[in-house]
Amino acid sequence: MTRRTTLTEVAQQAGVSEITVSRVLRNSGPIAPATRERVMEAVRALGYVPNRVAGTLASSGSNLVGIVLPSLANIVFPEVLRGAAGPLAKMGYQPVIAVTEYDPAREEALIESLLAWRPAGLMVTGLEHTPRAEAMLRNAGIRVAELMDSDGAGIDIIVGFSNVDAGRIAARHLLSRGYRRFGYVGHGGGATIGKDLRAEKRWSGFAMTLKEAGYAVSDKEIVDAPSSVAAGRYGLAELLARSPGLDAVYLSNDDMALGGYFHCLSQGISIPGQLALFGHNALDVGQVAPQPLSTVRTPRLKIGEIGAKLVCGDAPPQTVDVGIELIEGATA
Amino acid sequence: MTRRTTLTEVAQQAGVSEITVSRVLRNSGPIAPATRERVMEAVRALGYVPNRVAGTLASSGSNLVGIVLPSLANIVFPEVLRGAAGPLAKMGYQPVIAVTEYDPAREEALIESLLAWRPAGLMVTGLEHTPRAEAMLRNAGIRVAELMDSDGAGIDIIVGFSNVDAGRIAARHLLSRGYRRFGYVGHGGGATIGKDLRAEKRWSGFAMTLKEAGYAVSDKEIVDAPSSVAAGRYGLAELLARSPGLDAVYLSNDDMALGGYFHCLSQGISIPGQLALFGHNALDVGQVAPQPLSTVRTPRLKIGEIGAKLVCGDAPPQTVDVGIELIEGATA
DNA sequence: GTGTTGAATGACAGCGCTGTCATGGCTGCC
DNA sequence: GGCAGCCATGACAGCGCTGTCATTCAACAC
Repeated sequence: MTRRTTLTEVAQQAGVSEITVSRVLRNSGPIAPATRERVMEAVRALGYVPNRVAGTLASSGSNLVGIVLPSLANIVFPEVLRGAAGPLAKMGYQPVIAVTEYDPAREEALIESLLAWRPAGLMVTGLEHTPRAEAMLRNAGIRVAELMDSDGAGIDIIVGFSNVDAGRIAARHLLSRGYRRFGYVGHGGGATIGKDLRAEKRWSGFAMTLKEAGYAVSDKEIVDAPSSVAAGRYGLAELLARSPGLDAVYLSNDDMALGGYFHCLSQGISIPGQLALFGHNALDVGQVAPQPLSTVRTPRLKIGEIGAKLVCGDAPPQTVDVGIELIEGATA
Repeated sequence: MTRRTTLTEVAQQAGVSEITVSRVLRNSGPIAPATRERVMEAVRALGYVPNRVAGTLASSGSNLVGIVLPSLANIVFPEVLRGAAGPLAKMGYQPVIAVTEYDPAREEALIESLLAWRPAGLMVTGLEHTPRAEAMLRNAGIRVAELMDSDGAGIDIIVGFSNVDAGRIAARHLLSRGYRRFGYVGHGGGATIGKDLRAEKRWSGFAMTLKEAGYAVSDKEIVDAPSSVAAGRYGLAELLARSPGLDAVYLSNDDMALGGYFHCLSQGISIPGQLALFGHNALDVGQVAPQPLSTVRTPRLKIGEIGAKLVCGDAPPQTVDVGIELIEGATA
């Protein structure tokens, strides 16, 4: 790395002390307009870019916010990130991101290396962490937000919704529409990817609600791959090949459900007459389809947004349930 | 921020000097096994997490890599990010991300604040930057990769493909299939979002190729919103309402094209008999649709991957054209 | 004229780590 | 036995900035 210009050089160029330059750049303390102008000119002339590494070390406070996401393979977590990016930028924070691929061990390692940067706050996904990860989060002395799930206890700030309820809503909707022979298509992780615990919570809410009503899932296909439209299409095809009598299928999310919908379109299976499909998330793409997917809307942008604001603020620890909403759609 | 344990405390606990602890933690220099064990025990006992801010300042070299993306609203850039995340993690680097919303001024500001963290490298999107942004990138003394576009000159490393060619390929395909009455549906930015220069390059390649063949685009609809499935659906509807005689429509990307496809499905417009649709990117979702979209495949994961590797390596400045591929699909 | 204020600036130490050079002890070899 | 050569460890300075306290000086009151 070539030597970059430092505060000292700017100070010399402007004929003032370093601390004065520092104050000008941070708008802190009283500065004579003439001095400010002279300093800014030197900054411009030298193309000076402040070194926040040094600044952070000196002031023990960075503008970094760590964001730990399980995956970037579908649009869900990028949307959370997008929700957070706005407020963070507005408040002068910089997101540092880490992707776990749903692997708790990787999450632990990533949390540690994020913490090494002494971030101002950390946003993580979900409530389940390894004991050491949780200990690190508790002892970090910074705000921590856990996103996307409110089914459980948290560390500091929780911003999410109940995945169990999402499954329940799906089940109740399908029951109320008169469907009785239920299937489920879920996603596994493939070889290198861990379990999607929130999808499992939805599944359990779904199964539980059916059971309470005296019904059950007749058949279940778990595609051994990360969630995707292709996986959903394949999974539904498999499921129907095995169990042609089903009249309603719950899929682990809208990617999967859209895949299932595509399968039905291709095969001439009439939706929802012959088969009902229900997803999760209310992704835009599913709502613009010829028949909007029946699903549950999750406010992902809002989760990122609120999470970011709380993590950078000084509100007390709290759980924000952003709520979810049944989207009746046209596929169930 | 609560006081966190420091190297010094670990050193005291282990009965060695700070530098020894430092060496153990970084596996640098010779360390007696017994000493190493004693140090690691102290680290564990105190829950010590190294402070990379201090480390970076002392050694003038961070493990941060800045990534500047125009948008997170569709899956394209998250895929680039995902492509980069793997190699970066493997090589021990941490991505810091910034989102410009296609605004060059915002890009300039974001590059500056990324540079303030003295990253090891920077990955930006596209070849067009403000003069000051470009100057900062050139003077930063770090590796810079410009991604997603190879139509122009770059600063250091370029990893991308020709968007002009993508437009040309689309035009040639439609021409070769015998279509003659062409339309275009593009996306603008909406109120707060800048121009998508790469989409404009595709458009220009498309229009140019038609012209060379003696044809032209009869009608054009630019939706004043960021690219999305909904925008594509709306845009195609508008275009067809105005110009019902078109027989082939090029859309600015696959999101838009999928929206158009959904519109046709809803309206009973037969594809590609009555109307041909051509997109860009070969998104998974479009390839799993009942009729796979006719489009051009862009290797987005690969771009992120190669960009990350080059930025963190010491290869000479170079342009890597990852190439694109016509996907004939079934919609044109 | 003296003292009081407040605005504007500076001197200095230190944030937590690592690079550099120095040191002590041990092995091996003629 | 003496010395080269290596292993293991340490002392010290300094990375580039900011917090704290001190200083200067003009304006103003009495």
